[in-house]
Amino acid sequence: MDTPVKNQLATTSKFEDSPVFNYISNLSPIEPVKSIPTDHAFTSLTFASPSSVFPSPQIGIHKESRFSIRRHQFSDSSKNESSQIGNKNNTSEGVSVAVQPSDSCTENFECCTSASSAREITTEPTDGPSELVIELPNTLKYDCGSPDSDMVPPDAIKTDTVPRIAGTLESFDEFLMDDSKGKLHSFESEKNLRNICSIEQNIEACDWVSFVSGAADLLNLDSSMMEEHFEGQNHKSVDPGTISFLSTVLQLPQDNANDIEKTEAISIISCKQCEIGETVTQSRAIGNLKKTDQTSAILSSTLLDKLAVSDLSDKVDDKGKKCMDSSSKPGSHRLCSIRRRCLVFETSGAHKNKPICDSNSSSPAIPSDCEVFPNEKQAQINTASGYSSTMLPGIGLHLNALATAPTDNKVAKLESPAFRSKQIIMLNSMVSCNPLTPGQNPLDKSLTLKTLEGELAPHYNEAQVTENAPQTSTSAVSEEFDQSSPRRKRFKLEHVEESNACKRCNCKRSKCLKLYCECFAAGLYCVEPCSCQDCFNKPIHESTVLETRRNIESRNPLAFAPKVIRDADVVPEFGDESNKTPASARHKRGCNCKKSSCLKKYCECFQGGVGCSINCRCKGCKNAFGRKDGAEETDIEGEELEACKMNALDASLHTVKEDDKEHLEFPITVLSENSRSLSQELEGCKNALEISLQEVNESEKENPDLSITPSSEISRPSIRLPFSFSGKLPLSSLLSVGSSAQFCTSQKPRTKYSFSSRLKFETHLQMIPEDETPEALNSTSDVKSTSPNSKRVSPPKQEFGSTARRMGRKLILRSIPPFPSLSSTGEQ
DNA sequence: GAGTTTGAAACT
DNA sequence: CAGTTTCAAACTC
Repeated sequence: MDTPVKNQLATTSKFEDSPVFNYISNLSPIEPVKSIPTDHAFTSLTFASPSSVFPSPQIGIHKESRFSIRRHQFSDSSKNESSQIGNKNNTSEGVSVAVQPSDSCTENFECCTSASSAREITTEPTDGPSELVIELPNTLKYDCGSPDSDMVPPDAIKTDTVPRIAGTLESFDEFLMDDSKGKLHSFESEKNLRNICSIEQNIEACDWVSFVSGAADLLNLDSSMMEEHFEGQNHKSVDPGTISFLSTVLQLPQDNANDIEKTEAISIISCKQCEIGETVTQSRAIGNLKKTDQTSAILSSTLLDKLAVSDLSDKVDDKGKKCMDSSSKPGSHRLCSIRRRCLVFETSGAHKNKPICDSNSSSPAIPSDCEVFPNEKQAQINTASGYSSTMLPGIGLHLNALATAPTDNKVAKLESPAFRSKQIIMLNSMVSCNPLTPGQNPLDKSLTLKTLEGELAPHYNEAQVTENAPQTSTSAVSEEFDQSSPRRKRFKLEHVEESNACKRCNCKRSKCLKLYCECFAAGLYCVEPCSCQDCFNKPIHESTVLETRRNIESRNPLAFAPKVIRDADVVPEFGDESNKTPASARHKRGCNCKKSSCLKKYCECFQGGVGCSINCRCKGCKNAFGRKDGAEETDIEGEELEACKMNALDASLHTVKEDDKEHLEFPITVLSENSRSLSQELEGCKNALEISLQEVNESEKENPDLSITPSSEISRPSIRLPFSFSGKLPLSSLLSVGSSAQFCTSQKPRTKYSFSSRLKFETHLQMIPEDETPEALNSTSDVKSTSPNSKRVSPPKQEFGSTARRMGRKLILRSIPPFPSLSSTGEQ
């Protein structure tokens, strides 16, 4: 990490001191502008840096520093270009344009890609696109500076970028549509989901969703521009190298997610090559020879830059507009570009109050079920877990996807003041919720997708129900989606529970500014569902929050770190011995239980779904996830746990509460009353399930160690049926099945939450076609009965992140073995 | 929903 | 670092 920066600094310094540089500077009538924005940038970054407040400050600093340095680089380059302009008239079209007053968008795109692109920025109504477009001009300037540069028109980039993104989004839409109507294509849906997830997961350090978002918006917004541009440009030849590069860049997150840093470093070097090539030699040969590589490198650098920073607000554009408007002096245009870039970076650290959706950075370590402390979004990238950008990329994708859904009123309110709260709530259910789950696995994106599915489910479901209305006896179905029906209420309630299962505090005296407050401890702002009093943990009191956070961290730097540490973030596989390994996942600090025997959620270890470790000072530890002394459950305890499981099963099968009956009966009603279409859907589900079960059996034969735990078994129908029955079942149930672990880890099915979850799972099973049900149930029963202990079940409040991970893993391992594992992609 | 229990966080 | 107090979640009734 440091090497490129140092090299860069050294190179820049050397470069500035070079005789050529001085010569060019003397020739240039334009004042060097580098220092102003650069210094400003550094200052701004220094001030804006959230590092001191948030858990992973170094990373944030580092990233921003790197960017600032890179901007510095750009400034240099710009200055050099300006100098070149003064000296040579034929060097750069872009510079010529830069000297022109540029107020309107009607200027010829041929004049300069940078100018045109910059103008695009000013005309872009949304943030996302400009995010991408901004970079392109900066990138292309370099080519502008090269004589004979057959510049890569931004359209070329767009045309290359957009289809890819569009494909992704199409896949996503396909997935959603499949989910809502298809069911027969569950595998395809999963495949699409996997594609999307794999893309998302591999974003890691760069904010891919920002890119996706931007590109997606480009697709919508720039079509006219593209036409115009192409008309004007006569289809200027597109540099194949650039396209190839763009492909590389776009594939980079997928293929070389872990090499982003390396790539960036290479890009930096390449940038320096570019600068030197342009400034020192002014050689066309070099320009021609290296053009592609340089462009690629710069694009790589720039795009990755921006992808990583990926924080563009309206303010930026506004300022950029002002800058553009006021840029009537020669070179000011260029300067504006530089300043815009500066502002982008400044904003990245400065717009703290920006709603989450505006920022595409992520908080992998801190599940942002509520509103994540803004700065953390940057600061927490690349946390100790090594993950980055797991949450909000997904969110960004969701929001983008939602934005494309005109029926989604949430999106319609995107800019409304009320949207913020809505957004928070939406995010609550969109992102993983477990504050105790550190190093949020990238697989959470699959969860995110699933949760989005849940979010969208009502809409899709409603639509679907409407469609199916003539065919089916919709009494039950309609009731499900009747806003006033109990089921609907329950669905809402569960959604609320789901979203608030994340964090919802009830603080009274701490003002939600102490670690007592779970929201605060999780790095989240309190939101509407919180019942706290005198809450200061709100964006309004951001300064207070940050100050308090700072104070707490000064006392304990790890105060806001994840409490549960999972080695390599690997969730113990079904049947493996991970839980016997004390290091697999342990509470950071350990518990201190005395009376709860680490068998209740008082115990943070238990709550986090991990076993106690030597760090714990608990007494009489009976943690079902693993005892402090490493001893496994005795046979008696195992029997108890087994009895617990059986009781839970019995209870779930026979003791049906009233409101749970609805869930239990509803699918059956659907099953019995549904018409041909649903039967077909069921058939498709059945086929998928058959395949899945066959694969399970095969894989079990091949690898008997992969015993199936209840949770994992649950996850299969859960993961599959949602695709098939999302229109009929509350998806929340799918995400809550993980809580079924509680049956086994406590003496009885204690909570309604877990109880209903189990019921819902059973409900799912009952929805399986008759000839499949025995197998599925047997499989489940076998699993339950053969599971020696309950440790491997989903932790009770492991919540959805882990559950989703397991689901995802399960889905991959069991259902579609041929496809690469989501988890393996993200965790490797 | 009120009251109790519990253990983490905060304080001394 | 240990002991005590405060606090809010978990739990019980």
